[in-house]
Amino acid sequence: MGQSKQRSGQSEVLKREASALGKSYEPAGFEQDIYRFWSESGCFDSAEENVPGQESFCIVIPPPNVTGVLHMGHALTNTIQDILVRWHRMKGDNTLWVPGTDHAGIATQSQVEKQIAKEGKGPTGRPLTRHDLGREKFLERTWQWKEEHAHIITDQLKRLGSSLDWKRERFTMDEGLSAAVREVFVRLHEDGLIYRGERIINWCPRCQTALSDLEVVPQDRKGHLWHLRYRIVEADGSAVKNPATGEDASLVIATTRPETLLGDTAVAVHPEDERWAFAHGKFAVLPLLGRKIPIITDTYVDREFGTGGLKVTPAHDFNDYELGKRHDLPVVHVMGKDGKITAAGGPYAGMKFSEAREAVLQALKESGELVKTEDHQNKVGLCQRCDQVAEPIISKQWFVKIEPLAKPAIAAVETGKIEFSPKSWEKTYFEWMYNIRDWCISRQLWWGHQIPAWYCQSCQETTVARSTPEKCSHCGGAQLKQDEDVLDTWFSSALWPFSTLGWPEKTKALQTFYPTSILETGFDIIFFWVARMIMMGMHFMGEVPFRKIYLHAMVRDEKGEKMSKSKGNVIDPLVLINQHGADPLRFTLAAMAGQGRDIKLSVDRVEGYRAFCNKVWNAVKFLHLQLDPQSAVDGLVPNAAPLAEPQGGARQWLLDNHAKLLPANAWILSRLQESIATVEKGFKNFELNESAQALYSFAWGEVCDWYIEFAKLPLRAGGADREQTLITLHYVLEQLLTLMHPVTPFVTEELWRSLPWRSPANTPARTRDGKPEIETLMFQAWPKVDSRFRDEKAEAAVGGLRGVVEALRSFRGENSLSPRTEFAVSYVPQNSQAGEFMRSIAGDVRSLSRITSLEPVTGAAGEFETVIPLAVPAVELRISLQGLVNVEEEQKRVRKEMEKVQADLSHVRAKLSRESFISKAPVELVAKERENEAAHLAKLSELESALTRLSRLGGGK
RNA sequence: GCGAGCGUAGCUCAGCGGCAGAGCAUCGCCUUCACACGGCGAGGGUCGCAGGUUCAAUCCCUGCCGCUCGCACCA
Repeated sequence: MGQSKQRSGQSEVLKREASALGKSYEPAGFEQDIYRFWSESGCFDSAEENVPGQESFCIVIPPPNVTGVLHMGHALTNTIQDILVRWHRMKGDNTLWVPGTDHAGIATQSQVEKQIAKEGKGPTGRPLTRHDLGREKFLERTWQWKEEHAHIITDQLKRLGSSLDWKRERFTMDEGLSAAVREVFVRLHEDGLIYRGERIINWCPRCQTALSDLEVVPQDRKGHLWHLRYRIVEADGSAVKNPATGEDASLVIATTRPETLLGDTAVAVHPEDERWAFAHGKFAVLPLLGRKIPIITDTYVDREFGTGGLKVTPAHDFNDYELGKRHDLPVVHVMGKDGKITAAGGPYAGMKFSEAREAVLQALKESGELVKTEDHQNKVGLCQRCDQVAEPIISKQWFVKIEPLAKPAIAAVETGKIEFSPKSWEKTYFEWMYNIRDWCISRQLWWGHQIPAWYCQSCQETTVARSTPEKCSHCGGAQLKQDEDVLDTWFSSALWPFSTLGWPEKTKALQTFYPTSILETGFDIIFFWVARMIMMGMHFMGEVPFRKIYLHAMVRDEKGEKMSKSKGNVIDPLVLINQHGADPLRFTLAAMAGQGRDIKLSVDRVEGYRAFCNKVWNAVKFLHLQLDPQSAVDGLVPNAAPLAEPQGGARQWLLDNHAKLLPANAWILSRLQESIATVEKGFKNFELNESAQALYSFAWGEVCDWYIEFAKLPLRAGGADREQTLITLHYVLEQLLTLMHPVTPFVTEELWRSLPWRSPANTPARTRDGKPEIETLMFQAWPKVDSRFRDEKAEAAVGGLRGVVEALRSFRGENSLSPRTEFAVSYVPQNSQAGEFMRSIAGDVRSLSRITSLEPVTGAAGEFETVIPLAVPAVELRISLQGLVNVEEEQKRVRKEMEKVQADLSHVRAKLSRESFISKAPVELVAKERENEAAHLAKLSELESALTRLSRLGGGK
């Protein structure tokens, strides 16, 4: 909190000036200012046309519900997209990330309905409904609601750092997109791909609307299986004898929905079922109602189930509907749209479905026609939106004839014009597309795109048009009434990749950005959205809507459970952003974005990456302390002149002077190349977790843990060593910030601004259209691997140095020696190279390990000496224990090490003792194992002699 | 039933043919001059089970077992 006060003059920081970084990473103090700066400077803008040689990169956002609030799923998808977008922008592509929101038909409408219900009572004393207001008033209210709430989700996207081109923000019901919707509807209708018809559809009695197959979610329920007896009779009603028993025949049929028997119009058996062969062509008597219905045969019937008989209710079951069509059965509607039994249900008319079930069962029990009741696990379809049981009913609706649209969409994926990642989802896609059914697109709602179809009051014909027609296209009548229904929300989202770019106008944006580059979304909407965009894109643009589909995993809570309000396990991204900053959250999501697995998010992880941001913050602060003589701390060169930026930039200077560089400087530059390669590869292959890991281990494990420590010595030494080290440090940190920027844009921008020698940006985006230059890390050139900085020798040298330092630290740790305890170390080189090397690193080792001296010795070890044998470099370190450590502790350490060496040795020997290994494994490998064996043996003997000496000493104590 | 994915350290996950890795958690030592949102060290895994291929298998193949998610469905 104190931090924000300290940074109150934040806008000043935007200017180039000597910076004073705060004590630690406090994201609340700068994130929002930085976003505003980017946004106001036009950093997110795309250009309508590419400059020559430039590529375009485009992603359309999966539009969140306009009245929604940001949840972890949004945070994940938008973090991933923003990373890709920022990366491409830095690479110099003309980059467009299209923002926008979805009107979300049912969801939004029901929120407004709830609000209205709270406001008062209707004429009959019940809460107000939309019908009390009327369509026009209700829509006004909903638009108002939309205006009031739309900014919430977009503001939250901004808090995340999303670099969306807000000038291109769209809404599925804005004027342009609505025109696109009408255009598509009319054209599909003209093509015969949209029709209106009476079909069996899913109906939600609560939402009072038709639903598509996808909007009904099957759920396992514990239910019952009721066995009902249907008597078998002749056409004239006389009883039929069962030849097997000689008694009056009847058929026992199992059902999970007894109330549907009111609508039964047949009983079916399998044609080859011997048991019922005698019943073919006879009739069954419907229990309770006494209606006589035919017994039909169909291979659909499962002979194994129950007694092999099936009741057929064509009006209220999808399979029965098909069966009914095949056998030309009458259709009896008994379940009404209002959730109540219709007049056709006789005595049960007017009852709710659930009441009717109880009443029917009671009556069956009384009449003796209920033979048996069993427990049964069955599935019911729930309305995706309200969780109420949705019922199949027959109703007149608009449909998209989907097969002709599906074919090119299947081909697009088969031929590789669109690639799924992970690829395994393609199978899921094909599975659904090959068995696709016509899409019911009409919804009995008010909030949405009203269907552009008008019915003539005089000739009853339908006129479909782009704008309200004056007269009927069939009879010329002027009495027209528009269809009251609206379209499925997904109908407009299906057009999103081209409607947002201005279609049906032939815009420059379409030319530049369609097909879009990547679609990033959740696998849960492959059918709802992805497949439909492909179909519409292929049909209307003649081209795929995107080249790659990147599907991320589901974000769950730390226990792996789905986050939901009712469970109370929702982690709010905004809370995390406020507490820890957007960057740590983004880094967490990127690090966990490995594919094919659920993401179990834990707050611990976010805290860990906050620490990471703080670590990088302090690394940059370290640089400032070195650069600024005023803040020179103890140990720095006193009165060192401020260093000027090297001519031609740090990079060129380092290339020119590469041969003169200290091993540590050459080493970190070499490691930087490796990191650039790994980060780049991760972004390219959608393995953001690889990139994140590479950034983390390079920044913390190499730059902070080792390089900065190495650097302290030459920085203190002053002169040319100090100069080259400062230049290296500055260069490496700037490159690191640049590499990190797509993942953690805020903290990197804040830190980058503070650098005194910022490189000039050189992406085309920066200077395009004669815009003033904007100084931001966003437009820095993306780092490229430069093989001239690769330096195996330096890497080997630092590896050796680290080996020595780590061995000494381990010795210290195992013996619980305080860092303040200093002691002398000597070494015995196994060869002249090792001796040479040890001499070269002696200074570094002394400074990093806090030892008094590191000198070569020859001859046998003295009686107080313990040894630490090292393979790389090939030396034996010797330390006199006199007055230093507890001998028993050291004995323990030596024994432990011997055990380890012994284990390794026997492992190697087991390998080498197999003739097959010697003869078949690669020669180099065999040679390496032989070397290992020798090295292990040598180590062992050194340790053994040390142990002997120690036990003599130990005996004395 | 069909399809997909997953079972690796206490937890979350990476690795996917040559002696098991990270972060967090745990235990020691340290407030040392960028950082205690820190440093150093240590402990901890027959890589779900059983076969097979291979000189060599956590990694490839087959079969089980367990968990998760799609799709279809027994009315």
